[in-house]
Amino acid sequence: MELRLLGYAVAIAEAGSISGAARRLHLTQPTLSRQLSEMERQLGIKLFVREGRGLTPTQAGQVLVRRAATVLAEAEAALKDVQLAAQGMTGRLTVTFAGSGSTDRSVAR
Amino acid sequence: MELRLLGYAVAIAEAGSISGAARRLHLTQPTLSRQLSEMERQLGIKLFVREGRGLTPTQAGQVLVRRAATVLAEAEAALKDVQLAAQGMTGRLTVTFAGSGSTDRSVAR
DNA sequence: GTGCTTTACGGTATTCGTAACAATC
DNA sequence: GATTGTTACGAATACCGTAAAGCAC
Repeated sequence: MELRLLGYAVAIAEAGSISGAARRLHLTQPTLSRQLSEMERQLGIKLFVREGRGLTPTQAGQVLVRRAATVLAEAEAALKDVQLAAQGMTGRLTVTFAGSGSTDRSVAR
Repeated sequence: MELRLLGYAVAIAEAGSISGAARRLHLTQPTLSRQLSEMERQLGIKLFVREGRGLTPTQAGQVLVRRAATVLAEAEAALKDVQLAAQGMTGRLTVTFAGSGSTDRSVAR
């Protein structure tokens, strides 16, 4: 299960329909429909109930959407953190160059 | 950034080498090497320093590995939770059949 | 030489879009 | 009839393995 699919599920739940979510995700309806089917097939679980116009999440779908939102947020935060760490290394290096005379200048770049 | 790539990074860090991680992941060394390069290219950040035999994570790499392990664990737990929710629905139904006559048997699992 | 990494190349699988069909309001 | 969901088909992309070459010990 990849983050991409989790994002799809969250978008569908928030939009209340596949077509609405597809617009938000810049995808086409058939593509998103197929991805959702594939996801349900992988899990062996029905995540949404098709009812007339849109869809509503099943109980399992609700659990997945809630947990998925957390996971996605953490993944995003993690990547941002990594970017900061990478920039932080540069910053530390600059400081080192400007420093006086400390013996150890290694930064483990 | 997909969970698969995060798992690759964690495995490489834990094994201390691409070949070791590849064995654990049931992949070939070239494949894993390429995936790591692709990951570093996507982020625009060097995650591991190649030094002779194996590799060691940079500071940014350490941050990513630590955070990635958390994300992966949560994603796995989330999926397990979804499975439980799906089974729980069935279970709840069974209890309902066997139960006496309470109006609300919901458990919000 | 042994062990590790990288690059190049080809095959397979996945993902996506377009087109056509079915169903609901 | 307009909107939504699904199925079928083809194209583009991504992933993986094998083969070959470059480095470090």
